[in-house]
Amino acid sequence: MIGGSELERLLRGAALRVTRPRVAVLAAVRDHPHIDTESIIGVVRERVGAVSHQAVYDVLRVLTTAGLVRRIQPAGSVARYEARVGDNHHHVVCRSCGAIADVDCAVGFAPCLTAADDAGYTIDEAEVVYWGQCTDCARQGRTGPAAEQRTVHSHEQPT
Amino acid sequence: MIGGSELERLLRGAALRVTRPRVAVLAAVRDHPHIDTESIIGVVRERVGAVSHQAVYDVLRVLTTAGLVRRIQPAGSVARYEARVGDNHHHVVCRSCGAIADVDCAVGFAPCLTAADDAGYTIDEAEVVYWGQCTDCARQGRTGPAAEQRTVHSHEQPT
DNA sequence: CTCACTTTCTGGAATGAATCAAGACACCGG
DNA sequence: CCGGTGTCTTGATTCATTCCAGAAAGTGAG
Repeated sequence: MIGGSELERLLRGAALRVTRPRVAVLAAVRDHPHIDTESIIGVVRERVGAVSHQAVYDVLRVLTTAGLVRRIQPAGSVARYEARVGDNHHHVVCRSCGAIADVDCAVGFAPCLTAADDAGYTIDEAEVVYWGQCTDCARQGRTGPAAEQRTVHSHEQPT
Repeated sequence: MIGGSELERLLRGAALRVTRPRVAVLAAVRDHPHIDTESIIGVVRERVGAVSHQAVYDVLRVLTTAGLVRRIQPAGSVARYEARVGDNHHHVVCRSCGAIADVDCAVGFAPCLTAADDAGYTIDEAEVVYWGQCTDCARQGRTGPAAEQRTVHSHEQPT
């Protein structure tokens, strides 16, 4: 394995072995913000051919642990992954279709960690999820619960 | 079914039939803030005797839909339920043991719904989860991932 | 009180997201 | 090239939640 792409450098930089499934998973997550596990599996298989779902789960776990990928799981939803890491951003989730979009932090890192009353806990992260309805569902008059779409929607890339 | 307890009045007020499983579930959730489904099942069975787990799930769904109970599901956790509804409070979750505590909203209802950039979404709720470590785990030097304790902890009632 | 309608619960089954585990295979440093 | 060790394959399993047909219970009207 000589030289290599940016993704390979990212993996090596995180002291991870460079494998085809890993490169493919990382690429899939970078290309599709907030993508769910099953979709990743689909995209990876298109790129690399047969890859077991267990391998994908393992890769995602490793990438998440290494900080190359972030895992989010809004209530009632399967796990989703994004490549935007290391900044203090939040998410807005559509109650109807499950679409997710990034939202920048409004108050800044330090204030964000200051709860009115932290109950004695040592807080290290404030996760904010804004729940509402996306423009597509609003336009189509959808009021049902999240359909948990597993296809990649174009409106998941507004940021 | 004559007269009745406060719980019965609550149920009737929500146009729900009063059944023993429902009363028991509602009591369990009120007595144990942030209790998970399996624990509810255990508590209900102690109170009423054999109750199917399907019944408990159905009751929780009905109570949640009626607004008598609130369902929360921090990332990586099973569903938890609480009786504190109708106010704008948030939660702090312990990464080590999974304990959850209430945290009052620091900014007020309206500001809370104002995202820096809402990506065109119509926002109706801002869910804030503060992640950190509780005093018990900090004292015991625990750093492992949430053990997802299913027993009822006394330190889940600081508020 | 009785009865009938409708809802709720029982008991069995199913789903799907994620994980476990043994062993074959691939990566990569010496 | 080789060997050590991590990673992926393949088969299996777990578990939280939901589906479903029918029996049982709640309750309002007469």
